[in-house]
Amino acid sequence: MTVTIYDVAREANVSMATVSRVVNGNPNVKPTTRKKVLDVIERLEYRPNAVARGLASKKTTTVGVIIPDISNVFYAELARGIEDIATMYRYNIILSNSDQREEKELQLLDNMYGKQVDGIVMMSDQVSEELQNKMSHSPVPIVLAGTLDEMKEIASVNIDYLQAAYEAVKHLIANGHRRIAYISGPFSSTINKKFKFEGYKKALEEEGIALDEDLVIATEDSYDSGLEDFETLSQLADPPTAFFAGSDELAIGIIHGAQDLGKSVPEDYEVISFENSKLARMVRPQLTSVVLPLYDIGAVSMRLLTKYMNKENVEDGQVILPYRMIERNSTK
Amino acid sequence: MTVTIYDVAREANVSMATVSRVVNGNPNVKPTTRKKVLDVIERLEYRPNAVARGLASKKTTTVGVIIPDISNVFYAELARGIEDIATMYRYNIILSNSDQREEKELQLLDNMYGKQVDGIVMMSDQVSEELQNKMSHSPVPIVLAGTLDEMKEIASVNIDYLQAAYEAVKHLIANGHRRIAYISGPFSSTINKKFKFEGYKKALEEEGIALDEDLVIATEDSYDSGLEDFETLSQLADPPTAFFAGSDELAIGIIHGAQDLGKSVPEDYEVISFENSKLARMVRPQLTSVVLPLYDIGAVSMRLLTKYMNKENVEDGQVILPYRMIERNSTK
DNA sequence: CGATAGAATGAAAACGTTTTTCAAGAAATT
DNA sequence: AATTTCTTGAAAAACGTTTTCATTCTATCG
Repeated sequence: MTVTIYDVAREANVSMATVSRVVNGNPNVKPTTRKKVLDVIERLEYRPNAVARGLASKKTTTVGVIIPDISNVFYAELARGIEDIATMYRYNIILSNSDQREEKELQLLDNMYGKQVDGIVMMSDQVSEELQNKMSHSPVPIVLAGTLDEMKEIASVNIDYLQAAYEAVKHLIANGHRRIAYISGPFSSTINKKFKFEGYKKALEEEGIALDEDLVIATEDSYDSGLEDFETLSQLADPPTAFFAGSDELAIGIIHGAQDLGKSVPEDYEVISFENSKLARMVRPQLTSVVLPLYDIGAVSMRLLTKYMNKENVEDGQVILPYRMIERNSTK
Repeated sequence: MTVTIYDVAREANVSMATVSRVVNGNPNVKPTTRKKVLDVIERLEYRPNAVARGLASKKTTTVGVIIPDISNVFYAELARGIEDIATMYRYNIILSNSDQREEKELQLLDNMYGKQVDGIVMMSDQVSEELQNKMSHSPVPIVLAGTLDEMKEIASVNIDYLQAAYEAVKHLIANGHRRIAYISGPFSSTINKKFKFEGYKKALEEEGIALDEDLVIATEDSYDSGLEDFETLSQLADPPTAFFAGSDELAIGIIHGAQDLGKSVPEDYEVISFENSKLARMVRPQLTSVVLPLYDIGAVSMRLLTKYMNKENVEDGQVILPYRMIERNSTK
């Protein structure tokens, strides 16, 4: 039924070794032989069996991607960056959603090992010790994309979240605000809790503004949370006049929350976001935001992974990409 | 280095046949033996090599997913539905982006065949004859998700787009409109050109409203297109008073286009969308929309595929899912 | 012209399972 | 105690490649 390398060998009057050489671009084949084999391959529509190949060569040209939730734009953008570079280097991707559940992450790693992937790109909010430990003993290279490994044992690609948050808040302060809220995604995420929050605190501190715990809210990373959080904060005796939002959805929620109460942005409140997805331009006012280069983080992670898979020498596994801020109309 | 089935057999004092039976849940194994083997498996951290298994059994428990663009929310939602059901049935997913380029779709199919996937879920705007032909001769089952196969030769999961569009436009007419624009995504998509457009025409016709080509615009499926299209149409001598938008992004573009000109929705213009993504609630006014059950389409497609892969009997490969309309504030 | 270094090719083992077949020992049933 | 039904093992084939090593060509050199 299916045509094998053996069929090709027979038809072309050569050994399977020679067919294998032709298929794999081994230069030690006489041009005339190569052509003869290639012709037969085309005639028979021979397609090498990647599974057999994987067994024999111990390479599957497949990488595993563990992602919290592909239906979340944030991660989908990362995934696209990963996939594009993977394709460029002829790898396929096995994609699995973890929903941030550690137990599932662990299990997915085992599953990927079983499938004999050549490497793994992993995204997660939080790298527990157990996870970190398991990854350290991985049989194949792993790169963390947009995910922090505090021990810095696993290769990873990120931006300087602390500095970016710091700059954003500084911007708000420069615009005259003293009551600045930090509406964050869940603090179970190391990036939110440790890095962005630290940047926020650093900026306040530098200006001699005392941290007011009432102005810091860590919730789900969603539009509705933004809406609610605005409402909560606007009822404070001394409400904030500016918001540093952890994501675009949160920022939009805040803006609509304000608008629903008859207030306007940026006149009554200024808002700055941290993400700059496609959404940032799809609101009125459009969002001023720190731009997180999601696609690039994915792409660079995959590129880094190819280096490890090729056993190339990598000088520094902890890659920090540049970021920038883009000013639109949610700030003055 | 790696522990094989052979190691387990030796340690457990049984034959590899027995280990294989245990691993594959064959019932003909005495409980005590099963336990003994399981213990050794755990102790040795034996993990069956899926590649070897795939070669021997000719099943890889992997399915291919060909998607236009995973970073597009629309498809990401579909993908999530596919993945969830795949996981439920213990399949992994190899995901590849086609960018709607037929040449790439063809090539990806070959690639997936080479990887010996057990089945394929495919999404595309348009199924050309060549593609349709290639799929008909596929060595493994294929299901189209949210994708129309006009020949109805390939299994597929969809909603009744024509009827849904018809209803949406009827709704606008019922609200008193006679000048109703259809702002569509690209007409290269069969669904847009043939189905939604037909539904639009049918509704108009039924009410004796002549089709005005000026009111039909097929552009890119983006926010910016919506913005532009609104501008274009508002400059008409006899501009539309209502819009039937092919997607949420388009609808939001239209609304913002109107608002940027000092008009308001739904007072000056009514808008109805066709998608109901998360975005639909993230605008003011919130979108009235036909709700496309993207996640379900993905999930049902994958479920259908499992049936084909199990060689179960499928009564009808052309599945039509129900849809509904949700009224929010972009219509009165 | 014979020797010799490469280049080109082939033969066979290896990769880690599943699957099959047959035989035989163990356990359960009557 | 006889018979039936379960369990298990041993061995080997199969899956379709890659890879190693040996061998055969071919061309070049002195």
